[in-house]
Parts: sequence; C-alpha cells; structure tokens
Amino acid sequence: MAVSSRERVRAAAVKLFATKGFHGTGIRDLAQEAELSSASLYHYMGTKEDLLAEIMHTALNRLLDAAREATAGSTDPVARLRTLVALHVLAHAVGPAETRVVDNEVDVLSPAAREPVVALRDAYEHLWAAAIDEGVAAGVFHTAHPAVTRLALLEMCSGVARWYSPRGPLALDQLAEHYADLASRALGCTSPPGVHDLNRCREIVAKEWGVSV
Amino acid sequence: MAVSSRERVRAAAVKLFATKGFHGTGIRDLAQEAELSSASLYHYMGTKEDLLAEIMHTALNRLLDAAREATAGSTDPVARLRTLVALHVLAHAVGPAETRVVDNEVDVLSPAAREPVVALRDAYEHLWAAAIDEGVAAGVFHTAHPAVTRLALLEMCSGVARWYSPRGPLALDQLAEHYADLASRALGCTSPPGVHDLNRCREIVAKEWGVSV
DNA sequence: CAGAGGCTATCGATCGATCGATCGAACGTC
DNA sequence: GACGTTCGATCGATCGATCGATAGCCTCTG
Repeated sequence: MAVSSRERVRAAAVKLFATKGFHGTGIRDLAQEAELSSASLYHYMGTKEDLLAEIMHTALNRLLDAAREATAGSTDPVARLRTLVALHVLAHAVGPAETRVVDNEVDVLSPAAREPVVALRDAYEHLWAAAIDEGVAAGVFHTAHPAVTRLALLEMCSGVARWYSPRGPLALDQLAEHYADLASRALGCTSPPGVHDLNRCREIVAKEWGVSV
Repeated sequence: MAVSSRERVRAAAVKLFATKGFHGTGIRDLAQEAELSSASLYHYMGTKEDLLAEIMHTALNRLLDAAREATAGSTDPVARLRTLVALHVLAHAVGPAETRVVDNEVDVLSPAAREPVVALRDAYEHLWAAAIDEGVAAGVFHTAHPAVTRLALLEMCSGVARWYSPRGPLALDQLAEHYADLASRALGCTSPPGVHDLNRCREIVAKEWGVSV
C-alpha cells in the first residue's frame, strides 16, 4: 500500500475542509475521498470535530517549530522579521489547504477544543510581536501602532494561501522575498535589506512540509 | 414595527452566516434569530442560497459604489490609493459580519450564482489595480510585482474584519489612516502623504452603511 | 505443524436527529 | 372577499455516528 488509510483520511479531510468547509463536508464525502466506507473512517478518528482539531494541532505545531528553528540564534530584529515573513509565506504557498483550514475553521470548534488551538496560534504570533517590538525599540522599525501593524502583516501574509498558484509567473523564492520587502517597508525599515537567510527557510519548509521548495 | 420582517431576516442571515458559516447555519437558526417561523422565512427569500447571493450582491455593490464615489475626480494615484485603502478599512471595520460573509462564503455558491459575484469583486479590485499601475507608471510607487502587491494589500485590509473591535484603543479614523500609511510605505511611496480626504471617506461610509463614523 | 484465539481493518445496514423546503390554513387589514 | 403575513405540521433527504459481522494476519499453544 503506497499510503496508509490513516494518511488518506487525513489528506481527504484537509482537502475537503479547505474547499468545502467543515460543515459543508459530510462524513460520506470524506469516506469517498479517502476510498473507505463511512464506517471505516471511525477506525482512524474520533468524531469529525476531533479530526479537525487534530489537523489544526499538527499544522500549527509544525509552523511554530519551523518558525522557532528558522529564527534561532538571530539577534537582528530586521533579519528575524524577514525570516518570519518568508517562512510564513512559503508555508502558506506550499500548503494552502491546510492553512485555510487552520485560518477559517477555528470558530467551528467547541470552546474546549478551540482553546489549545488558539494558544498555539498566540504562541506563534508572539514570535512576530517580539521581533517587531524589538525592532521598534532598536529604532530600526517605525510604526505608531506595532500591534495593529503586526495583525495587518499577518493577514497580508496569510492571504497568500487564498490566491497563490504554483502555475503563476512568480517562483516561490521571489514571492517570499517580495513579501519580506513589503513587510520591511510597511514597518518603515530604513536599514538595508540585511542578510536574512532565505535558503535556510527553504530548507526548513522542505523538511517540515515534505516538499521540494 | 421598528424593523420589518424582511430586514430582520437579512440581518439574521448576515449575523449567522458570518459567525457560523453558511453550512453551519440552519433554516431554524435563521428563523429563531429573525423571530419568525421557519416557514415564514420563505415569504421573504427564495432558497437559502438565494439569500446568501442577495447579501453578497448588495454588499459588493455598496462597496463598489462607495469606492467610485470616493475616488471620483481624483487624478493623483497616491491620494486615490490611500482613499481606497481608507474606505476599504472603514467598511470592514463598521460591517465586519457582512464583509466576512462576502470574503469567506463565495465558494459555497453554485457556479451560476457565483459568477456575477466574482464579476463585482473583480470590478472593485480593478479600481485598486488602476491606481497602483498609474502610480508605478508615474514613478510615485515602486514595486517589482504590482499585481502581487495589490493582492497583498487587499488581504491586509480585508483582515481588519477578522480582528477589529470598536472597543479597542484605536479610533476608526486612526485605523484608516494607519492602514493608508502601511499601504503607501509598502508601495515604496516616496512623496509626502499628500491630501487624501479621509473625512470624505467617513461621510460616504456613514451614508452608505447607515452608521455614524 | 495444526488450529484456536485475538487483533487490525474493513464493510453493509441502520439508527435517531436534523436538514431545506412545502403545504394548507388562519390571521388581520383594507 | 382579496391580500399580505404568519404559522403548525410535515415531507423526503441527508446528517453524524454506531452496530454486528467478516476477512486476513500474527501469535501462542499443544
């Protein structure tokens, strides 16, 4: 067997939840996509909501781990933020389905299931907040409302998952670099682009997401 | 009767579609929110999908009309783009529910119902594209990939509907101005902020959305 | 080595609940 | 009596989930 049933169920859920939404995806849709009976589905998952929550956990943990690894050891706030932007954009470009599920379906979780997911998201956003705040404190970023700017940039970068196509004219590394430039400029960054290691981001994405970038 | 049943049905749909999603909202949920029986709902709508499509049409037409009115007569691309950004942000801040429905539920429409909605959205985005392209041609904007930058800025501004709260520390006009600054900077705008008339945007939003801004 | 027992993976059939939608009837107003 | 508005009752379809059963495989035992 090339891929296990467990993996097929997960892949089916990511694909269908992303395109049709959680409530728009039926158990029978899932079963058909995974090439299993609807009864067999329950051998690999708890409830439909459990399946959604599990997808969100793995996706957010992967993003958080990747972000920590990519910025580890970097003290320059400008380079760190550019790295965070590039990684975020790459992740959303190579795994748009998973990302859309995480971004759009959080509200369908029950409060008990939502809480740890939101905590993971907050931990991730804290990396951005720290880089921005340090840059402002160091005088390399200039923004009147750092928290608002952080949200604006995050939304800007997450939007990539809603429109990017690998068949478009832009290669992945150009896309990531362009977004890093947009973010730097929006933050009023006066210093030169600096050396943030885009190749390191590509390697991490390739490793964590299991794709060639 | 303070508000007509027709208005209550529409308001209920906007609220519930925004918070629970189209497929997550049942006919009976709609009826309860509108204080009507589920049978009476059908006196004011066609199918549930018709109701969704009608909401999207009115919302997008309003945004498109407001954008055209706000930028009418303005020849300066910088001022025009700042106006578009400010208007977009204000609209998403005062009507987040309607906006989220338009942004998140387009895919649930059948192809026949989706087509005119997408056409409206394309017409609106064309206003942005024209302002950006003219600014690049005039040498006041500097961006290597204008189309990508347009998408990035649109996503950034639409994101406001996902987090803004009127109880936050930022007033609406500060928010709009801040986003105009972010967009100008991201576009590599070198000229001074210029005179884009934020008050005009506020008046248009107040008129079209029926709220005090 | 035979075979009993248990474990994993799968299924068809079916459960009660809810879905979107429709019907005929009753209400009040002109 | 015609019209606009509302409703209770109910339709067939589909929902998420569970049931008991089966087929294949591994392990332990005599």
